[in-house]
Amino acid sequence: MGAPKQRWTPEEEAALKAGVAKHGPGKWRTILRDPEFSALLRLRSNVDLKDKWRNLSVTAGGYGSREKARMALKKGRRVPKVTAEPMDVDANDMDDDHNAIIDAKPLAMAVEPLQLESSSEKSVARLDDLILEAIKKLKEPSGSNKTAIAAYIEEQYWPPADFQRLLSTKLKALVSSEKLMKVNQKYRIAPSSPSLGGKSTKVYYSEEMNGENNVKQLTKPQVDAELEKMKGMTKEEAAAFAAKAVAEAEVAIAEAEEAARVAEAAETDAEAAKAFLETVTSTMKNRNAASMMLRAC
DNA sequence: TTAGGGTTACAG
DNA sequence: CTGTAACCCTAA
Repeated sequence: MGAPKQRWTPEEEAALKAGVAKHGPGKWRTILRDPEFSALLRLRSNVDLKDKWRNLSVTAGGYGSREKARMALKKGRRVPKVTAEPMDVDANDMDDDHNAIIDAKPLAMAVEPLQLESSSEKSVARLDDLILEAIKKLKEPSGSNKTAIAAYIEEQYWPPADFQRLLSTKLKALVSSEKLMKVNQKYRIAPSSPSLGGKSTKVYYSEEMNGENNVKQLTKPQVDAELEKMKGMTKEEAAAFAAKAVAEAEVAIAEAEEAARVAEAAETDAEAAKAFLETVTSTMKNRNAASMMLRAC
């Protein structure tokens, strides 16, 4: 009587999706614990998250043989409580290229109707991470030069107009802040950088009990920025988010494999490393869904 | 705390 | 009347 039904809003759905993409399936409590996520999901319980995720999975993951397209339809919203929903679902977005769903596993996340707003905004904020990840991914012993870094990022991700300028600026800034060290036209990760320190695998595996996710190592409160995007997604923001997510996942897997190999050789914490690898792989699977958002750019 | 099964409410 | 989505309860 008091609470007829509390339908999920697109915002909540997006938050849930982002939470799963970050922490992985399960971990509902962890997702809910996240300060920024709880902002959108504070009215939901962990069980609600679980149920919603299940519904989503069934709705879009149940098909495979027979086509049962039924989602993406919005009926009259009659949310009795809060959940004021000013903006409705419009099909006037750029759904022009709806890619085929990548995998058949219970993921079920269609591209949310992105807000069509004025473009040309702050599309660069997390370039730092892209650079770091590019260098790490390239794995060049003596470091990578600007050309290689630019080639990697441009090939893998988005191509902004003045990307070259931005990259130069960013590289300079990173060197100044001692995050990178420049040696003969080449850039390397600074020694004090928390990347593959070659330490024990415990460092990586600490995410089991700890809610903090160490899959990625953000240098600034960029986590906040990511959440910001979820509230008002722009094309650039969404693309950047997707690109970053994929990059993080790839790097994370590389690191996990390396860590597992090291642990294997040392016969120490091998199981922990494997568990971590499994976790990262699982996360990656979830994140590959974000890659299709790249097409929307 | 989470996964799963079952129940209730609403829309077509 | 049937299907779907949120809700609820319980075991692990």
